[in-house]
Amino acid sequence: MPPPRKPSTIDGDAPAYRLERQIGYLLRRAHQRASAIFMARFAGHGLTPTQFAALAKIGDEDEVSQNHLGRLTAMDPATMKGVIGRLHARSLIASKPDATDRRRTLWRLTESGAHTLAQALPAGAQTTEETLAPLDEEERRVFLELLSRLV
Amino acid sequence: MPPPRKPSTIDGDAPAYRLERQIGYLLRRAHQRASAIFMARFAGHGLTPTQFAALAKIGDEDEVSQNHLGRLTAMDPATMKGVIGRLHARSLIASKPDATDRRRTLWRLTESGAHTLAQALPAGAQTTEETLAPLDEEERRVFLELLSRLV
DNA sequence: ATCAAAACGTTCGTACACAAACAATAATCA
DNA sequence: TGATTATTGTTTGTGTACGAACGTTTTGAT
Repeated sequence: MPPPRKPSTIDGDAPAYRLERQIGYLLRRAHQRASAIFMARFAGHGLTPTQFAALAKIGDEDEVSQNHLGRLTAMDPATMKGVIGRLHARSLIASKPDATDRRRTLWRLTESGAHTLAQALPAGAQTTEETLAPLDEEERRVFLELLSRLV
Repeated sequence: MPPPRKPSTIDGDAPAYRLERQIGYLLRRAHQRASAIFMARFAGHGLTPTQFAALAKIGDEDEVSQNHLGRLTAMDPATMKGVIGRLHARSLIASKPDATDRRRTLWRLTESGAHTLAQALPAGAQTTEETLAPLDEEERRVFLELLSRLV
């Protein structure tokens, strides 16, 4: 006959809620690790992951409004404001008013910003490589495919 | 003969750095989505993902020091301090000094905290289900296995 | 027994992340 | 056209996340 159980446990000791099996928790930890690897690789460039994402997208778009850039890089307007402000304070980007929409501010790379982006780009590939190091080629492909469907 | 290329592009238009293919970016977005689902499911409980993680681990451990709890839930001491402070302010947890180590503070659930945790537990499973909804059974298994190796 | 190293918890500063509320401007549609 | 609705960008407040520096206490090595 089995021993009596505490209501909060499945068997004698194991907790009913296993934190280390929840995707939310695993995603938080994986993101923490990826960010740490990024920051180490980009230490010399002084760019955070979001700053680099914003810089790269502005480079792609040539000119882009603040909110639109936020949608392209998955940042809400309040977050975007801060990121833009820090890039602007370092003169990596410059703004001008949109000629046809007085609500908008258009942002583009400065010379310095384009140079910084070009210098930093190789570190992006290295970051991906190091982050995925625990997986082999086939596993990486599968993981990226599945992860893409969860965003 | 191919046309001249801008140094920042592989072909005519495609940028060299594709943000939406970087694991760091995808992990950030997946984590954002998982957090949003969590917050919606736990709205009635008033718990954030990290607060819930801390509460669940304290429940498992009965009594745990602040830094040790941080290691169990992947939060550094400074972050843990804030999370503990907010749970304590709501009287979900209580502290007492460690009898054998005067540096340590031991934390445990209060009656109210144990009740809140028990009430919230079902939402945890729902959060996992909804977050993984885009994947079928086999894909979920594979994804969790690979994600576990990236933390 | 002593001294150095490690661990505990705290504080400060910076950087995402997002809800909520807001004014200004633009788009839509009755 | 004129009123409603939506979008853009801003501000405030709360909550992670973490580096760096700090004082206290414990541990480890000599």
